[in-house]
Amino acid sequence: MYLRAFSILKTENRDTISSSQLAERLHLNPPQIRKDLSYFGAFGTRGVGYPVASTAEQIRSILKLDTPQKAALVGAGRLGTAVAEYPGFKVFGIDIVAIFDNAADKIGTKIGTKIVEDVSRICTIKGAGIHLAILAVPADAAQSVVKQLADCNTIKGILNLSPCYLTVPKSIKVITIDLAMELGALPYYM
Amino acid sequence: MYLRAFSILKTENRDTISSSQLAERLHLNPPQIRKDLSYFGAFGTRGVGYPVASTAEQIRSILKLDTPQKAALVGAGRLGTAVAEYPGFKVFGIDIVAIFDNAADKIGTKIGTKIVEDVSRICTIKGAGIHLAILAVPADAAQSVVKQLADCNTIKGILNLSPCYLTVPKSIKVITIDLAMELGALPYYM
DNA sequence: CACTGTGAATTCCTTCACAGCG
DNA sequence: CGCTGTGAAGGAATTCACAGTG
Repeated sequence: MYLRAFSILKTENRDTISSSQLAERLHLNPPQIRKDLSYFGAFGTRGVGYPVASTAEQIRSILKLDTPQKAALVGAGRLGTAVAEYPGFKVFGIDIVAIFDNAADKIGTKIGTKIVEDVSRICTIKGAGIHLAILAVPADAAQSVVKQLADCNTIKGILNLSPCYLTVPKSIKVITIDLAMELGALPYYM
Repeated sequence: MYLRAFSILKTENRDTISSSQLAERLHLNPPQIRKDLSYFGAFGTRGVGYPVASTAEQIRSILKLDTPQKAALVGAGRLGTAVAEYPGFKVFGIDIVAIFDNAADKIGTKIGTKIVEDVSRICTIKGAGIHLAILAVPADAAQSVVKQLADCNTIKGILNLSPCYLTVPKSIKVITIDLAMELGALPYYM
């Protein structure tokens, strides 16, 4: 969240920002921001605030996003296609370099510049330096794809867009986003 | 999260589930589940567990999802289209009944059974009993769309899929999902 | 007997207040 | 003087342990 905020500030050519100014943007309070940033080190200048450019770079390096990360996308349905073409990953230095699907009519087609490959060829990511995967497959296929990804022994993080809980080896970190669930939470607040 | 879990259990024809069994599925621990559910009332039977069907219905009613909710989608790009056709909202009783965009080449086209309308006609949701909106527009357009939605005075919840912070009247609850940010968090854990 | 429901204990996170520094 | 960095205080969430019950 902070990396995105500081990246945006950079495009606005801001030199510095104080915790209270940043708090207003992020809808947080100033001490929270100072605490958070201080956990990772002392980035700010007293009396001035946080230097935008260097803080962005420091956070980027802490998050291991200073070297570009390659990701594999599994699932070339509507959601997968949207994700493949989504420009927002660039800010975080993440590149989707391979796309897999199991539907015969999708394999071989192009999404942007990438060709959709057969999901059975998933192990080809082994030598490609890909440690991230995005899952955009139906819920009932998710666990079996995870198994295949885990068997490659190179995937260390999975962004799961299916509404299901995955069982993975401890060496893999999973983040699940269930769009419907998030939307479903809203009526409670109304 | 619990509603989804109990809904799935229902499709599996399970009659009851204990907190420890549910904990295993959700990767939580049993006391957490009992605490959470007990905040909303006493659903379980001692010695047996939670009755799947009735607990599902109780949670559904607490979340205000027992009466079907209508939602408007703004943005008919790739992500918007994927969301419009996403079947997962059904479990939560949410229906996307209107789609808006500002691109002339999209207005009038059909996505599924719905016709994409001009975003300037957004106020037509007023009489339609729509209190939810999903934002799938570029970040730089998000705030102005929010303004239009707020001016309708009927929207009470927004699911924002753009990577930006929105300023809204206090009467509107916003949940923001930034796919890139979530993916960007993974390398830190690897 | 197995499992829920819940006060109490613990742990974690947030907020505060102010010392310290450019 | 203004704003960061941080120990201390306060508040919230999680975990524990066990009483209570079908």
